[in-house]
Amino acid sequence: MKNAKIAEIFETIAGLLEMKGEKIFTVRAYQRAARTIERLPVELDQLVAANADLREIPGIGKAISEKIVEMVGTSQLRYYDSLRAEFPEGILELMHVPGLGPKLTMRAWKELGVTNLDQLESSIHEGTLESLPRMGKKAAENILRHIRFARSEASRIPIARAMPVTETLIADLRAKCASIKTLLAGGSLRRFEETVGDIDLICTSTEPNEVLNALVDMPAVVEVLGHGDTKASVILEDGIQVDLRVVDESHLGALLVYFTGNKQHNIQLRDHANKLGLSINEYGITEIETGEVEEYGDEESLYRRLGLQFIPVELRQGVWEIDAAREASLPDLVTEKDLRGDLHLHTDWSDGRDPLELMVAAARDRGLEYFAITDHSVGRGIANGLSPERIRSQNAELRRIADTMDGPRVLLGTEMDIRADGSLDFPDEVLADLDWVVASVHSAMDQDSVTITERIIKAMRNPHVSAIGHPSTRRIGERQPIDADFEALFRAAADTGTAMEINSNPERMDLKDTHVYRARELGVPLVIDTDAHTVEAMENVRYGVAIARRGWCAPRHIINTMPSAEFMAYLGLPKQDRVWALSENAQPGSH
DNA sequence: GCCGTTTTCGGCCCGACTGTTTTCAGTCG
Repeated sequence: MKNAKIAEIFETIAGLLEMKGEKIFTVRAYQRAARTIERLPVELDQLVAANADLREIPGIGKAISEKIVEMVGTSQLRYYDSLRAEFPEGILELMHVPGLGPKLTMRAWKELGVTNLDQLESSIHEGTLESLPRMGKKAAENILRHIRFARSEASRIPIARAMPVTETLIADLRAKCASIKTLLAGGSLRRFEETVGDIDLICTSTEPNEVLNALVDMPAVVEVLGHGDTKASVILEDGIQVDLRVVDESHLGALLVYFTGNKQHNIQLRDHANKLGLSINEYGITEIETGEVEEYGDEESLYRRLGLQFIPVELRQGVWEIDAAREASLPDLVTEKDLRGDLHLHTDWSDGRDPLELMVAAARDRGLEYFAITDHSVGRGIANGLSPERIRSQNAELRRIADTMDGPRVLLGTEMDIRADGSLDFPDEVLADLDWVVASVHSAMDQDSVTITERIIKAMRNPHVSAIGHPSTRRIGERQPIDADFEALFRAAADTGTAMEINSNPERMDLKDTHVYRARELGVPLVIDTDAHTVEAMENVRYGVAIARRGWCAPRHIINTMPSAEFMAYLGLPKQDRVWALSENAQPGSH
């Protein structure tokens, strides 16, 4: 059984226990375990097979580790089965209706016999739901509106969709409200999660009401969920929820901390503060004994007050970053300005939009020291892939442009298909003339795990294949990743000296963060590319950098942070020796 | 259920908002 399934079962157990009225701390323990397992960089079944002690994982103790072992060994969990048997089928979808929590769900079931969405809807129309204690007409009507939401299985929004909406929203609010000092996205968007549940906006202003009113009055708002003195929640016409929180400038640091970390991070941070005799809220830190309140205008000083290193936003996931910050062992994460090259770019020779000259000029203007033009290979007929003849004429053209240009080093490259049988789209003699070869899977993505894993490893064994492009081939919210054994891929990549790409396209974000984390631990050479098909798409590098940071990568883990001369020397080495060259100064951390 | 430079037992994050109530329970993030 895989981590995702195990996490889902613990999440369900938490929900059922909550309805049952179990101690809230037991519920939270299961929730915490679910979150941790979701983000674990290794599969639990492999840990169990290796006889590892699962209780070393934070939030996992005796009871939960025993349940994991049972699930891995027998593909089921007796405790879970018997717990589910106590509830009618479909009751969980009731609890997931916004506004219906565990208490109301239980009362609706026990007192009204409501066990699914249809019956809930009828009970509201018939007026029975509002007869429950502490319910009323208005509360019932609110729930009715939210049933529609629950039915549509309100899925999380890909960051590629949420980011432009947010940027427009911020620009609009700024234009309307002169009182705004700071306005930026918090929450999962600021942490660069691949999907977001809603858009959290953090604001400081001398006139909170001006900003809150401006949000609820925006034409794109179809529903106001809440509107108070410091916060407002709305739903936009495209179904995205926006939460806005406004405080005074003097509280900005505390608000940023409060509104950026995920739930687990915030809980652990406040727990850590409590042990120091301090209490954190969105306005500052309170000395519990004296009641004295300290204000924080920036995040750095707040973390410092807690005896912690500053924790970069991408790491605030409630895993082990607070422990690392206490020991001052957080890595010095890679930044956008550490990157000196982009090794995956397309032009209108294949399926890019812009001509070679424009892409080359844009790469130069971005200050890159080196870059590779990597149009598709002939097998991508639909993408106008290049034949060996065309790739030769493109390279002649590229050399001509490079000669007239002062500055960056231009690498001759390709993004070549790995065919279904693991053979490559170009013969070795064509590849031998190229400086940089990205090999990618673009077809037969539904092969079984063994087949597709061997297929990619076979490509890695070719001495000319420099990197594997967008290794999982997923498109967030649209296409599932291939069913490869990534642990095996990473070991093969480290073994053969093949780089694994961190593709910055926000629809891909591939490798993803937890894979990057594991690949780094195994000493895999990593390369951050944009895979830009237009000049503008080179901006996407920020997404790639964010994934690397979420995988705890320092510059030394990313090969295109090397200066040009060093990078060319690296490429000049036989592949096997490249790993060695990188790992010489690489010290993959214990975390 | 987990966990320990205050604990192997007794704690466990914190506040805003709503709709129902006349002081607060439930939900949410």
